Amino acid sequence: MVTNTEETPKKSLNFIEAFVEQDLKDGKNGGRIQTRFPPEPNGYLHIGHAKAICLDFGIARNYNGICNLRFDDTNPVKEDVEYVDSIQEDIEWLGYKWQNIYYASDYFQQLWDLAIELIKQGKAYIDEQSAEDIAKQKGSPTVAGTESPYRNRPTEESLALFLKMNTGEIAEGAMVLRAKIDMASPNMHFRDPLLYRVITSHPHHRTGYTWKAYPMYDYAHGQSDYFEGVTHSLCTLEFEVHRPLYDWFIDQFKDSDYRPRQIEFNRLNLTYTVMSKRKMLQLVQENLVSGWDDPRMPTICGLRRRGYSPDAIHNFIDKIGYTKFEAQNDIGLLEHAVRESLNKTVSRVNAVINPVKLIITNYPEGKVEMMETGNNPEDETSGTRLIPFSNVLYIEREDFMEDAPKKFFRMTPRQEVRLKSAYIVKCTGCKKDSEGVIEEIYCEYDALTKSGMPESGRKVKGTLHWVSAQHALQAEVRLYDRLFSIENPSADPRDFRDLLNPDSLRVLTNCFVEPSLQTANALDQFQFQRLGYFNVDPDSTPEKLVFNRTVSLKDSWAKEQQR
RNA sequence: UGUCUUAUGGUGUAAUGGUAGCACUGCAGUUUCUGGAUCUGCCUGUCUAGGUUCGAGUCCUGGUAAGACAACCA
Repeated sequence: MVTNTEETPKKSLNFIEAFVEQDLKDGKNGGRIQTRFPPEPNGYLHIGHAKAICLDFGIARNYNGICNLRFDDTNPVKEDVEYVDSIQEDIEWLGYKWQNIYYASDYFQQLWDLAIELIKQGKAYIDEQSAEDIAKQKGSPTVAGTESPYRNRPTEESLALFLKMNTGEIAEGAMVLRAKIDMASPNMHFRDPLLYRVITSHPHHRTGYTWKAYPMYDYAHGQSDYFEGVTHSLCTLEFEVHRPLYDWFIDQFKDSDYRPRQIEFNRLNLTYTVMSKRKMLQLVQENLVSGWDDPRMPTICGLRRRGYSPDAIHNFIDKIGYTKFEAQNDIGLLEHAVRESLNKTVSRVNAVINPVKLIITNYPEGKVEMMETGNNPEDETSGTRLIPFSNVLYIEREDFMEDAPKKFFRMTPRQEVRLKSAYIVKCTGCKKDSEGVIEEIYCEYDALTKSGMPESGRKVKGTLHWVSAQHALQAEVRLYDRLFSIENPSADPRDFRDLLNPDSLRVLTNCFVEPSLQTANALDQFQFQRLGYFNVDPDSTPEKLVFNRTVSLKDSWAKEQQR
């Protein structure tokens, strides 16, 4: 018997999976695994959320547990159904399905009842000071806070006022409910944290004006986890200091062996990108991008519109891992992941985005041949299609040089090149206008070198893509580059809006694509041969085709030129 | 003069006291009807000083550096 341990090495666990397995081994929570993805519906999801989603849903999937979607909707001032809808759409697009969908607002009554319990136990009180005074009394990380003059008011008084906080009798900002813990705690979060505040100015997107007193995050989030039976509450590193308070609340209310466990991991930082919802909102509101789904945005909907596949995003997140180290992830790795994903799955087509005419002087005018070409060399099952060939073609301007260096393998006088899936041609010259701009390029074809014929096996250094001028469709192509010109815009002291890459979008309107693209649908993905991966923008119509460049192909010639 | 946390090639991530490995990037080559893809090789690393141990990236102590925490945000 041969062991197969060498063939299937055990995949190493990340530290969270290791905790989960240990908890399972220890028999905690009856062997149950339950996670949740808890977005606040105040913005669109971005790739950083995707990292959290993959973890929350992935842990549940791998350990036979469940993952729920819960909207942490405790602040009506910022939240909206628009976001509730987009969040669900994005999670599903990523390929996940929640077991249940919950809202923190579902628990407003339970949270309220528990808060009353806390007041009755003398562990919470109503404070009538201004926000400024309360902030002042908090002290600082190195200086202990001071106690509120309302801290020791009678329980009955707090109880009565708390009820009033929810009737509309109390003005916004006039009173808050605070836990009575320790104003001198070295952990700032223990200095009598706020539990409830009054909001009457905005309706809640689900409960309208029913509630006037709304619970704060630390209280609502942890208790929501508890109500739902969450076993592993996974969140990002900045909540580490909140964990003792999370545990404190659980300790106040828990009535069995069950307890949720908060574990923090590093958030996703991408080079040349900002990942803050606030900054993204600003980009959108100030029209610095076209919207949340602008293909330059790191939002899920932006990536989708850009042509990223869910598969690419999963691969990327798989590669970066989960640790407690505050990492800067190279956006090049994301680009690698999408190339790797699309290379295997996407059809190759011909498109010329910076066209110049190529005239084959010895090819009969008016003759049209249909050339057979493979759809995807990486996928044997992808089949072939026919593309029209004639005596006038478009090729890329960059593929011709009148005076070419030795390493230039493309169109240049007296040099043979292959026109992909067609013939080998030899350049004979070109015509220039008075400014010296090349208007037409001339070549002669060798009829014996048609693709598939024996002579076509001749060695030529370069292969060019092309479209037939009379058959090609005109199209708009949008070329995207990194949104920011600085590697780490968040660490730069300058305003992030001054750090935008002025060339992050280039729109080319005079592009030509092969006729088969006439019937392409929005979001369909392609490889434009030798150029990169592109998809059909939702703006595209049969009359006016619009394509987005997802990512360019690796270009070793461009690199060579930079030397 | 606080609490919590982190430190492995350029970047990210493994090694769970026992040969520092993988991916991306970069470089060189192979191959190719995409200067793509493929395949091969190479470069580059345990923050620091002590300690425990037969043996330390891993455990302990001190230092250094970095991050989070003082919203009626989540």
